[in-house]
Amino acid sequence: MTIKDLAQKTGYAVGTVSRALNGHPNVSPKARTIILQAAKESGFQLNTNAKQLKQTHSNAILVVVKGVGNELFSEMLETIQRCVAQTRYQLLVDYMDEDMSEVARAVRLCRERKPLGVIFLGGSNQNFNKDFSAIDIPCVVVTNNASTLPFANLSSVTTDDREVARQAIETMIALGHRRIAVIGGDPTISDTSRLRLEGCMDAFRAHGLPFDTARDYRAGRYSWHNGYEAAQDLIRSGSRFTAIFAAADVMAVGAIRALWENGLRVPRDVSVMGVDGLPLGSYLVPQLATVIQDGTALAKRGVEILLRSIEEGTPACHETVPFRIARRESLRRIQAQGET
Amino acid sequence: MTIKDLAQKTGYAVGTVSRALNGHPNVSPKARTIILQAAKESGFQLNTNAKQLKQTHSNAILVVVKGVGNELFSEMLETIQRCVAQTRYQLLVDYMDEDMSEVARAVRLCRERKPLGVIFLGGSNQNFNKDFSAIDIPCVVVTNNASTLPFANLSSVTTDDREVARQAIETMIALGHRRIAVIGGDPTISDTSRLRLEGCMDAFRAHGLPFDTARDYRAGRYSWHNGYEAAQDLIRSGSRFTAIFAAADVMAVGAIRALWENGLRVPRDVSVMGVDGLPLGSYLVPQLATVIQDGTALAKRGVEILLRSIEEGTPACHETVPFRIARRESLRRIQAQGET
DNA sequence: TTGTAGGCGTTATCAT
DNA sequence: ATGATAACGCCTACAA
Repeated sequence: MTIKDLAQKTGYAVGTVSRALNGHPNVSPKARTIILQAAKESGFQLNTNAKQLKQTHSNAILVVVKGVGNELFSEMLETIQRCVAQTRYQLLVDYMDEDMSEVARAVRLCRERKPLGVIFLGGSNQNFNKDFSAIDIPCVVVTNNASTLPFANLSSVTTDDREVARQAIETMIALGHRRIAVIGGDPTISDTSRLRLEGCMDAFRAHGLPFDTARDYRAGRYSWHNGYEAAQDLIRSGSRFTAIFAAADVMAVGAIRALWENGLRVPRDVSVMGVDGLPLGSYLVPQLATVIQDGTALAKRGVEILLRSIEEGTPACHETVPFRIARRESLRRIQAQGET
Repeated sequence: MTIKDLAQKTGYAVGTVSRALNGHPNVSPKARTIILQAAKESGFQLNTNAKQLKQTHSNAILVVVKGVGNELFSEMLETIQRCVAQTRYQLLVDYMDEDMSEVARAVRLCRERKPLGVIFLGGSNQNFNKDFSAIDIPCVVVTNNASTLPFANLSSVTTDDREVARQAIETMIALGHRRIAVIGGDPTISDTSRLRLEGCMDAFRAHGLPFDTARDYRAGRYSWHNGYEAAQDLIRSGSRFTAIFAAADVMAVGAIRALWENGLRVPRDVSVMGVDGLPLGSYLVPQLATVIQDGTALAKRGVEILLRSIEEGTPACHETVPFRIARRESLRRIQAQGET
């Protein structure tokens, strides 16, 4: 079933059929109706390959989602869809696994689909350094700060990760905690992890509290299991603490389990706080205190920045959106004890 | 930069260049070297659109994943990748949201990418009835029984959902529970939900236990929130029960929270069991009892069945793989009380 | 408003 | 082993 068949069937020429299908002007209402009708009832579908082979540009906005199963991304994607639906642009969503280069993928898709701009949901600066120069249309990375990257067409909108961690620690300190262990990602690999760790240290420093990474920090991938292991490791090391800050909710969940297995109750014996604001968190017992990233705001700003770039050629910018501290059941006020 | 340019540059004809680039036979080693070399140093990239437009078939196996964020699917996908990597086939993975027709998507991709076969991770029989007839290559649906569908090229490999539910209920009954509430999906919409509900009723019937769907069953989408709501609703209705069976782990988590908010502890006051075997389950407090679907086995059989279909033309088949009951902390033995 | 024809970059089918 | 050439399905001038 090609437009040729459709042409035959309706008695019109392929040119007319093509124009009707694409909503171009210069097609009589009658012809349009007939053709669209015929297309519908014969289940006709344009062949994207042929279409894009000929096309020099589309009116699509590409969204590359790196990290299937990331709830925050799902939420943001919904917002993006809502925002873009109100414009004349189409959305082209590409989900991909963690283990591929999102930039390489985008480069290929740009060649093949010729979008007007790209939104990256997640991404790592290394990949951008490596491959991004092949892309020359406006792009924006969401949840990952790209301000240090030397690309004039690459914007970013993020939560201030350093500040997130700092305020989380401040919150715990305000509740009387003095010895707070931290678990998170590998600061030498991930920018986000580094920033969150630095934020913690800012807070400790501001209060003159001791923090020794070797003693008080454990790193791993963001997963239930690594959170569990990190906490186990902290406990076994004999380190004393009244609270754990996990740089990701998933790790916090694993940590709570590890605490429990060692006879430590949350929040009775140890307070726990995560980061991300996973929906899951408010269904846990106890509800997980966390720093909620505003997915809606991130997504909205991302779209706005991209559209302005596309339409008005505004230069790249790097923004930050507010976040929210959610004090929840996993957090408890304690008597501040002198530090040891 | 097209193969024409490459041809010009190397002095060969486009046909030769194309063959060299694609590793086809009938190309002299010398020509191959020269052409590949030239391609490399000029950064040449084949235009996928043009390629796929012209190509009559590829050696790709298409995997359509419906339901981003489904951990079971992620696990299966890894297995599939491992299995296919050992063959001469390439994998083409397409993730999509819940709200699109996986079959319509597959139809389009088949037309455009010409794969040798398709693996569906998740899917609904309605969509198959509607659109599948346009696909004539071997396909296999995983986690969804397609044996009732009238397609000779469509296999399926599933966990026996009815049996899963039956055994889950049996497990609870064996622990002394007589009044078991059930929460799950809408049986009129989802086959899986219907089968799981039927499995429950099988078990109740076998033991002569009363089960009234209006009183003891609550339906919703598989989500934390709907699990929470379903349990709240059960509790508020005044219905008495000593256990809840949730047809999905995510619902079980929500249900546990709802119980807790109503002063009911798990497993002290109410036992809870889910289905799926989410990794999360073993990090919860209490660890969530569940029925573990064997993702690896599902995926492996899926690939095996598909490959045999492709290579040997074996007819479609419908298989089942074993599952495992995980008795965990959320389950408690109680004194069997007379039913009310 | 509609029809016709050329071409997008590639592969496939011939002939050489 | 290589070269020439016709498709693939669509879009887009341009002609009618």
